[in-house]
Amino acid sequence: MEVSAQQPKPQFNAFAASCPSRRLLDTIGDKWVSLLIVALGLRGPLRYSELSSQIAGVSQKMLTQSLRRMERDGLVTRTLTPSVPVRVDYELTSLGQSLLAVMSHLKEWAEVHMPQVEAARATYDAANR
Amino acid sequence: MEVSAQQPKPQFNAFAASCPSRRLLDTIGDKWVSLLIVALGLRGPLRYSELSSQIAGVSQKMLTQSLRRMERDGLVTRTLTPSVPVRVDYELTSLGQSLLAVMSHLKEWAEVHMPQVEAARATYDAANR
DNA sequence: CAGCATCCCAGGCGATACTG
DNA sequence: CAGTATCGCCTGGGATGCTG
Repeated sequence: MEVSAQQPKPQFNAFAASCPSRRLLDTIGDKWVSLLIVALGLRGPLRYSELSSQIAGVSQKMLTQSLRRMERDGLVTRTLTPSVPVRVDYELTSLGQSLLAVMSHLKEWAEVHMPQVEAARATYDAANR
Repeated sequence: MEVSAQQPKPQFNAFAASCPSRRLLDTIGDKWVSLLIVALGLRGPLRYSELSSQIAGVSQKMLTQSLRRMERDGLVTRTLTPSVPVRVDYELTSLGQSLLAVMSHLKEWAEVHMPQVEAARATYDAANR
């Protein structure tokens, strides 16, 4: 944690560190976490191996780490089936689903406004060449 | 960029890398960017030095870098007043304000549901000690 | 199959010093 | 005042190898 005890300039930092929205961003700002929420939201419960193959590019370290974090935060459930080869399924909790709903709004905003952002970038880059 | 040209497993990665919502998360997932949006949203146009003092803990490197990024993305305008000591004001564009609106929903969700998340964490930590 | 442990490197970020 | 430039640390995260 960067803010330990008595912060020197507490004006906005106090707000930042303790603010729920800040902590939420810590969660969904994570690349894999947000992808996992979407994946699990779209396709229901998924096995570890399914997640691994569907979310291309994720290392198993990050996959496990992200899933643990989400489990800890109550966003997913982890169901272990002790069959011959072990089977583990991950599923969004209702809390996770409500978060998915919020993220859909993000997605919506993005789809509507990202073209403007892209345009702004092009303009900016053209000017500063 | 992690995905350069031909990705090996394009299933979800293609979606991820090119998806507008993914790119939006790249933006608002940034700690300082999100803080800056909120700060500028709450308190109107702010000078560089005001931002620097109000958002405690930010280095001027990150402050400048974040502001540049936001300017490039069309989220803020940068107004230079060539007075004796230079004066620079940053202000949310309408695009930036619409993003602020979306982030308010995040904030709302967070305020409502973060207690559940905290509770889940406590339970999880208690179980795995 | 579903992980955990270890090693290791790139680059993100803070600290510091300098400029128009 | 509002930055840019440089350096160096430190950690996030990929790669690899091992286990129940």
